[in-house]
Amino acid sequence: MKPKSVGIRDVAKHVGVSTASISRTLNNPESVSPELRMRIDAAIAELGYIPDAAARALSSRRTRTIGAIIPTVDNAMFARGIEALQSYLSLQGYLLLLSTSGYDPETEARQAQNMVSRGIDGLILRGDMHTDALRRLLASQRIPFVNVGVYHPDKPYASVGGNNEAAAYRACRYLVELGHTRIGMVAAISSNNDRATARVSGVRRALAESGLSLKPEWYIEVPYHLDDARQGARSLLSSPREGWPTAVVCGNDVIAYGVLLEAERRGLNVPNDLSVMGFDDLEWSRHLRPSLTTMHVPTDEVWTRAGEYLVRSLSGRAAALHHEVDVSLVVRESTSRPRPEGGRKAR
Amino acid sequence: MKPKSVGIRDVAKHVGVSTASISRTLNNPESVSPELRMRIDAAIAELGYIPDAAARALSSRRTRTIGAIIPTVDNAMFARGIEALQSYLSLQGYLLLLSTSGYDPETEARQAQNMVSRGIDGLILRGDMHTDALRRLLASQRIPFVNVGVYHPDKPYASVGGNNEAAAYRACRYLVELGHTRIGMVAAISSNNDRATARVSGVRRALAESGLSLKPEWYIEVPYHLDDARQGARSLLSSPREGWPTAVVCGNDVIAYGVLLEAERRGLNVPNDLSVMGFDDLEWSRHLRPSLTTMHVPTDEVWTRAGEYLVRSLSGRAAALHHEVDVSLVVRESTSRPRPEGGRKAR
DNA sequence: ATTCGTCATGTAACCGTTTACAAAATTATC
DNA sequence: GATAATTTTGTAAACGGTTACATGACGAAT
Repeated sequence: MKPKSVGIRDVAKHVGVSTASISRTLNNPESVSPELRMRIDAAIAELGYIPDAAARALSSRRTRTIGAIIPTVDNAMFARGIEALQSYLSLQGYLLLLSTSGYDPETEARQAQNMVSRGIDGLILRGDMHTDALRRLLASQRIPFVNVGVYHPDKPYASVGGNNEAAAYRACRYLVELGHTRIGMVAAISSNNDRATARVSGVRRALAESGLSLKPEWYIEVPYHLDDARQGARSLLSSPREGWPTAVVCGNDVIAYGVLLEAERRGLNVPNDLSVMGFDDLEWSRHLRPSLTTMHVPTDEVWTRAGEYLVRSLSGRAAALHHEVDVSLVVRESTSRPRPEGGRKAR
Repeated sequence: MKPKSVGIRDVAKHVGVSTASISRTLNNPESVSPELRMRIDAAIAELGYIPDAAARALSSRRTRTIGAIIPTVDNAMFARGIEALQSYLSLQGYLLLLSTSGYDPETEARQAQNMVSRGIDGLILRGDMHTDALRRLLASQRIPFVNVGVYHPDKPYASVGGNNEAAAYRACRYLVELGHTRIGMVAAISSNNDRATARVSGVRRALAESGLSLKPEWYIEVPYHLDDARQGARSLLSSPREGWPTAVVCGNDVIAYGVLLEAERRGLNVPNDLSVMGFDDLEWSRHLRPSLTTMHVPTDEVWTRAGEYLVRSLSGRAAALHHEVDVSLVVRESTSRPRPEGGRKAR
């Protein structure tokens, strides 16, 4: 009844050699004579032998699996990053174990625990907000990991990403230079999200530098979904028109899209009545109407680099602990100079 | 130097019992006396013992891991589905091993091979177009699997999804009933994609039923990205205006969005000049302007059910082999009756 | 011809659990 | 109170590879 799937001993018997030779052809082909290697390869193919990774992992203490824990995959940016990471790892002969935390550090730690138990050679985490338990776990198990989406050259553990604070500063600075003085922000929920927090700081710094500040009524935090963003924009624009900002920096492109939709719905002209600045430069951002001015983050590169770092360090090669990627301003149609105040004719 | 992470024997020694009892408290707590269980749990916590899943998998032949292979995660629908699946599995104590095939059956088979070797208890695949090698692999290893996104009650293996052919028929039928006779289609690339193919068939059937047909110059296939879809729409609308269809069915919402964008760019009024029908009902589809008439597919449900099927069958409980989900027509703003021909005034 | 080094291959212990089976302890039955 | 039935715990053999070490074969050096 049970065909008892073929094991390494079956192959060995079939060829008439020891299991060691089979194992060697599999893991270190050069160490076996070409003639024998050929016979073994043939036998493997003939018998349809598939090495059991559990046994392999058990005795070799390596799994060729990389774990990644992201807040959610239902977000164009993460999806893209994971896609890039997955192809890279697959190319390198690694497998990807994926989990989501829903932006909750406790869940993240739990998932990591799971993965560690399951056996991962390295771990990719989003951001740098992790529980102490998680840090201890990684340290005690000596699991290499890398924080993605942040750049913290001062920290003793790896990171790859853009400098969110600086990028947000650039974004806001640009609006200031256009002449805006009434600038608001619709940010992502900042609790447990260091990227969101950094972006807010960047905006604040740019404003402060010009003697401006982020008025509480012009600062609002919303969850990551289109509906929420739209709702947020609605409340931002709920005061009498004189109280509106002339420009808003958004925590990311999805939020910006929500703002755009709501502005349009209210009959506002973007950018003339309201300049909108996004963040991340998602695929569709340049297709919007008006197309979105935003900060371009090279997501693919970030994730691929993260994978690269782990693969390199696992194979004992040197790898830079920190990698900063360029976050660049992409000016499109959703921003412009503010409409001159006081009813003078716009130029 | 090496702290030699604690194993089951350390725990056993610490408590003064055999390893079997430790193993039992872990896997089958009821089979151990409450008093002992308590002491063991305490010891586990105290020593920070984490069971080694590789050893566990090796000796128990189960991994509590489910694999999923999808074409790409960079696609709102898959992303959403994976998100739903991940939370469900996580709740059930399973881990998700994810891979992408890039719509290539060979790659899919290779990835599956990888996963099987790595040890998965069950596998989720997209669609029903798999290589023979893959089918043989699954059969010989007796790995339960389920095809997602299709509904094939006649097949001997599990499937959960909507009936694409019927849904496309509904979609097209609706346009016909509105009075359209000049109907085109911008489909997804149909090679290696049975869902895309089924949708085309459904449209063809609806047309045929009313004595219409899908003119070759009104049928076009495009890849899944916004740019491509837009390019596709462009070529559809490149002929002189008299040669245009008055309505197009799109293979999915992304394509529909591309068509919308291109139509707008050309100054066409949707729906008056051109009705656009989408497919899938992505999150943002109802936010578009005009909002998109489309076929709603309950993605979350599909993927959760798929996971449920596997978890149930793995735990020996009965599970329906096939599950059909409702695909429903959602009428929004992007479709209307065709503008009357011959310059008569539109009502 | 003998000795030595090199390279290819074999031997067998070990990786950290699970689990069939055996043994011991407890409870139920008469 | 003795015996049977039942529950709890222990013993030790897998599970399927890897790899340190041993062995043997062969050619080079003396």
